[in-house]
Amino acid sequence: MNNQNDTGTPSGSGNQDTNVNFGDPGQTAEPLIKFKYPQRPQTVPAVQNFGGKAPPPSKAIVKGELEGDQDDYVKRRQRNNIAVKKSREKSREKSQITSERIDQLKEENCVLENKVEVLNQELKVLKQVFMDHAKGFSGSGIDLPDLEQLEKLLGHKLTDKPGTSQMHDNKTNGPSCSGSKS
Amino acid sequence: MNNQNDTGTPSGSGNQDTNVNFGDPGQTAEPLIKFKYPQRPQTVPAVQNFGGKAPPPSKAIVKGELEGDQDDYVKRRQRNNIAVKKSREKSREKSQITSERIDQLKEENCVLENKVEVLNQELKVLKQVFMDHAKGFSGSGIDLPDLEQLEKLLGHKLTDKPGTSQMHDNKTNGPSCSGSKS
DNA sequence: ATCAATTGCGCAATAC
DNA sequence: GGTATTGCGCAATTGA
Repeated sequence: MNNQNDTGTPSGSGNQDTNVNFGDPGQTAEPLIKFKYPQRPQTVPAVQNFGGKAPPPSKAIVKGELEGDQDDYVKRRQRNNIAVKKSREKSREKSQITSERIDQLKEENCVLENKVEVLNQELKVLKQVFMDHAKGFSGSGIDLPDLEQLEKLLGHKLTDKPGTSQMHDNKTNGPSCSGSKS
Repeated sequence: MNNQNDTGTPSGSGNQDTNVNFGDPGQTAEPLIKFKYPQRPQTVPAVQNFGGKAPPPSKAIVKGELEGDQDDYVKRRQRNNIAVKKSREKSREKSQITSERIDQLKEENCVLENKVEVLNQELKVLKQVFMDHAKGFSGSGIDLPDLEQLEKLLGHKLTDKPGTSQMHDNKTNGPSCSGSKS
C-alpha cells in the first residue's frame, strides 16, 4: 500500500541521489526545500516491490543499463528528454499554425462570399437590362438576342437565380462575414 | 497513431502500463508491475530551465504534506492525476475538432470558388452577348442599351473583368479545388 | 539492431 | 479551496 517506498519518499532531502544530476552540475545548493522542480518522488507509480528485487525482464535496459552501464542509460535518457522536448515544441508549433490556418481559411471564405455576392448583383443587373431590351426589340425587325441560345449557355433561365441552377439566396446571407472585399 | 490504448482499453486495469494508478476506480487488482526500473532515477533535474529563474518558495507541500499528512498529499495527487487525464482528453478532442473544422472550411471554400467561377462564366457570356448586340444595334435606329448607365451600375466597364473592379483571373485559378459544386 | 520521434502518464507549478 | 493547464522527465512504442 505504501507505494512509495523509501527512495521515492518525498522526504528525501536534497535530491535523490541515485541519479546523477548531470544536467546541471554544480547546482542544487538547495538547503531544505526539495523540489522546486527538482524531481519526482513519484508517489503513484507504486512499484513497491523492489526491495532489492529484480524487475521483471523486459528489454535490454535492465540488464544493460541499470545493472551495468548506467552511463549508457543516462545518456539515453538525456537524448530522449531532448527529443521529447523537441517533439513537443513541434507539436505546439503545429497547433499554432493550424490555428492560423483556420483564420486564414475563414478570411478566404469571407472574401469569396463577398465576391459571390457582387457577381450575383452584377449578373442580376445585366440580366435585367438584357430582358428589358429584349422586350424592346421585340418586333423591331432586328434580330433578337437569342434568348434560348443564351439560356442554354447559361444553363438556366435568365429569370432564374444564377449559380448552378441553385439559388444563392443572398438575402439570408447577411452578416456572416465582415468586410473584406478583394 | 500508436499506442496502447487505441483499442479502447479502458485504462483501468492493469494492462498496459507501467503504473499502478491507485486512483482508478475499478482498481487494479493486478499485483503485477511491469516496470523495468525500480524507481525513477530521475535522471535530469530539469531545473535551470527557464533562464535561471530563481525558484520561488515552495507551496505547502514541503511543510504540510511531505512531512506530515502524507495521506493528504496522496489524495491530492490522485485528484490531480484525474484532472490531468481529463484535461488531456479534452485537449485531444479539441484538436480533433479543429482538424475537422479545417476540412470543413476547405470544403466551403471549394464550393465558393466553384460558384465564383460559374458566375464569372455566366457574366462573361452575358456581357459578350450584350456587346455583340449593342454593336449590331448601332445605327439601327433603335435605342442602344445604355451602356454608360449600365457600366455605372456595374461599377466597371463591360469589357473589364467582373468582381470589384479587380480581376478574378480565372485562368490561373486552375485546380486548386476539386469537385464540389453546390 | 539502433536511435530519434511520439505518446500516455504522474509530478509539481501555476493559472483560474 | 479546489479544478484546469502546462512543462517536465520517464518508459514504452513506433518508425525510419
